[in-house]
Amino acid sequence: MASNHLYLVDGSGYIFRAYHRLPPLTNVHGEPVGAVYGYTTMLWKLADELHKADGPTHMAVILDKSSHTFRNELYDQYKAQRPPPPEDLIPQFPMIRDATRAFSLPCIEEEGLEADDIIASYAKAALREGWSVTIVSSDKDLMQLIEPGLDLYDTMNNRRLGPEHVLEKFGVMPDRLGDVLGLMGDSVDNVPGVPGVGPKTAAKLIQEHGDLEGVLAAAPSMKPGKLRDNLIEHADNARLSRVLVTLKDDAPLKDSLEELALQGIPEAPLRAFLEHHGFKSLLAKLSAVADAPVEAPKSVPQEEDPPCDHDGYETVVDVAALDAWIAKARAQGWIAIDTETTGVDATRAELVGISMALEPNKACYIPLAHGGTGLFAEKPDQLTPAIALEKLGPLFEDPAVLKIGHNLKYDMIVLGRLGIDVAPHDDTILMSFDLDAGLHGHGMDELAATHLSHSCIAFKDVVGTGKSQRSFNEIDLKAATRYAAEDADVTLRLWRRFKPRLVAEGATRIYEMVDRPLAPVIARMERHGVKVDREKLAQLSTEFAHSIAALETEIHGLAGGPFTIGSPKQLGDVLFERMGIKGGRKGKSGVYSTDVTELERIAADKDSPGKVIAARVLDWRQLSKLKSTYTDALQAQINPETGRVHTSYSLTGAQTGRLSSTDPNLQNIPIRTEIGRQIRDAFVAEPGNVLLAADYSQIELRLAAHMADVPALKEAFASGADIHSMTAQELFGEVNRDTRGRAKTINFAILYGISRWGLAGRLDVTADEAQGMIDRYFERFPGINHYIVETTEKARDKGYTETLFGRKTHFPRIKSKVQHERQGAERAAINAPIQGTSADIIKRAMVRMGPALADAGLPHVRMLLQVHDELVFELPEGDVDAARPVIERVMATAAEPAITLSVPLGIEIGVGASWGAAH
DNA sequence: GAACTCACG
DNA sequence: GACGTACGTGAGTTCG
Repeated sequence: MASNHLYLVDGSGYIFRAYHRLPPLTNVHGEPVGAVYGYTTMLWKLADELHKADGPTHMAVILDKSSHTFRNELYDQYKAQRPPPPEDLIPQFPMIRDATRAFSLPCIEEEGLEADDIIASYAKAALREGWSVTIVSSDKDLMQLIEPGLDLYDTMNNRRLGPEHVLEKFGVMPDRLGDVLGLMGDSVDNVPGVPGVGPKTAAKLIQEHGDLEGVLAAAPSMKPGKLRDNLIEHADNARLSRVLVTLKDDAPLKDSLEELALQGIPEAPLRAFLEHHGFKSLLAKLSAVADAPVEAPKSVPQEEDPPCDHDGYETVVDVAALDAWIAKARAQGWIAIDTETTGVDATRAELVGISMALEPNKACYIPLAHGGTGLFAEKPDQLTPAIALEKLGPLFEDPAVLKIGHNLKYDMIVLGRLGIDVAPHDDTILMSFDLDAGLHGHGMDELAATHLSHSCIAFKDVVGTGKSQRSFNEIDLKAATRYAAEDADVTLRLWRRFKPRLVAEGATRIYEMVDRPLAPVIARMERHGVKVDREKLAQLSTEFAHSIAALETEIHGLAGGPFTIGSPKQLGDVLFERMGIKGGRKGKSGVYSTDVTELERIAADKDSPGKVIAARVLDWRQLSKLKSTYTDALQAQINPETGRVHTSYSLTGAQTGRLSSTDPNLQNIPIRTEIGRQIRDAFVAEPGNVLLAADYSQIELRLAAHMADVPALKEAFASGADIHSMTAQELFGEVNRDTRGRAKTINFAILYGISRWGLAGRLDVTADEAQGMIDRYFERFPGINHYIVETTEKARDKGYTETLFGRKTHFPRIKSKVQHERQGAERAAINAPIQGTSADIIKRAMVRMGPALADAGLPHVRMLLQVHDELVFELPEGDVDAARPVIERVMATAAEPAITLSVPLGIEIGVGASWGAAH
């Protein structure tokens, strides 16, 4: 067997060259990818080398990790003049790592070392073993390493660089190149050298005098002039430069040489990466070679992190320590953060401290407001919020430092209230959701247990429970540090696991283009809140209370005695035992069902003795529900500081990708009944403003028509026909109130995964009749049945379904041996791509809405609420005419350009002084 | 804390 | 052969 051949790729050097040589390309998501594309084609070229006789047997990509290295210790001006990378290159750095992983290549980067030093160390080690080495670079510093058995490969010009190239360009052999470079200096790296000495002079001097020391020693005897003076005056600079350009070739190797062995390039991650960026020419090439046998994927040994060392975390209480952490974060380029506060409501909680983590077990806690709240309460030594935030604010807003959090939306709100705009960011809760929705929850404790085999310190164990529960600011600094720093540490560890998985598993698009950018948008909405008219709610409460009391008296009279109407058990006993109404038992607990369908059945039965009481109980139920859940609870939710209600949206609560809303839930405010609708009138605009409600009309049916490819449905939507009437015509041959209603029920049943029994129950027909309608539906709308079969099969085969934008929802229960579990999973799987795609579309609209309104000169239009297919805005009355078309356009085109729908997305917009009036 | 009920899309 | 029936949520009440 031929000897080993190690290829070392100078990734960092390549990125800058590619950036400057290639046009500013963007991918289908609008992300700048010029350098990424160049880099990817370079790796592709290298992959071709694999098959050559003297091709690589081992390969690694080397990247610069930090800007601060040992050279800065020698010379503080080293690389100091270097401008920051261009704006549109910064986001490409993480993508370069993604590209490297897509090729299943090891990626090496180390703190305190430049890529060149790592390359030199690996090169020397390999040469000592008798291997051949090729460095993929055209960097002049690396040319110093050229010797027998080692060459450089410049992929851009497709040429090999050997000693003759160095001789031609610098006039010396590679072993003297360092002396030449030392004399020349390097303005890009701010290496001083000797003024007036360029490549020609340097080469001549070294040729004449052997090496740098020879030149400097000979300087006094040179002919008088500028060159002689400069050599004498800047001799020390020349010596320093000689050291700076010398590569460190004895650094310890992070991975052994053997670990760099090439084991084939699995196709799946590479395809996912190319598809994400839409690199079509490379995809075509991939397909051409895909038929060739591919070696088994390399089994990468899972990197084991050390266990959490709670006592090793640092408590930061002075400026010097804080500065040190901030400097390290800047040098590294990313940091995990977490805020500790006095409560769970981000729009009210006060900041208590901040934790940060740089690497596993390298974490700290910065207490800011610990100590009792009383006047004489003792406070531990700690930084004041003002001083700490003056330092941390610029870090959290530094575009060159990635802030990593778990549910960072919370921290964004807390810090946003303090005037800090956290950016850029990564969020591990969203990463987990986009990778594993449906498999498990995404809370940090659960993820730590699942992915890190680590059980986090329970918050309850720190603050206690019940009456003895304390606020986090009352926790002593030692315990607080153990808990808080662990959170940042765990977040960082999770991030290191999830980040590579995003590309490998095809979740990058949904994460980068939808969920990640949505977090700050939602944070702003939650901070804005919505104005609620307390008087109006109080007035409704009173009205409802009177009606409830009257109904209660009447119901007790009808029942022949008092009982608790709100108790389903007591109500069931009264109706079905005491009053002898016929009905069936339900549920394992043996109580009679008294839900709305049961009560309506009784109320509609002319001959039932319970006809009246059932109707009264229904009224009582409706009013009690409205009063307790809405008019009473909502008043209590008004924030006294802002006078508005601030809901909290969960981005990870609903398996399909929808948002959910809590504390309070503003996604289930009544609208279906006239009496409930009054509650919407209590949601109002500030004086001089109005509310604008914009909703997608029939979006899920439209998406079903597109995704299942149903010609009749698509035509109906294109022509603006009433879809339920059209369905009624197709199924029943005539359109009237009854057939349209039935058609509407069937249309929805389709979206939910139909069963004949379910439909029979809804339409009050036999299962056979229901089956007949379903058969006719499938016949009239070919495509629907195909969609259902395809979707459930995919869910069974792959374990998940996908939306048009690639969002996955997992259905582990689809393989359950328990029939109803399995069938339930099948129905959910049928629905998830449709509901999820709808969620993706409105989320994309939300992400684009802010910039679109700003571009239109409408900075005062604020997005307040999202209710699955509806967005609610508050805006100055005078902005309505200008805002309406912008909002309409952003929503209607939200799927583009990633997806071109075959149905139009209809938008309905209403404006009014209240939410009720805007409908 | 589970069960039941019901508000929304 | 019986069972229990639509998808996705959150919140208030009762009761063991």
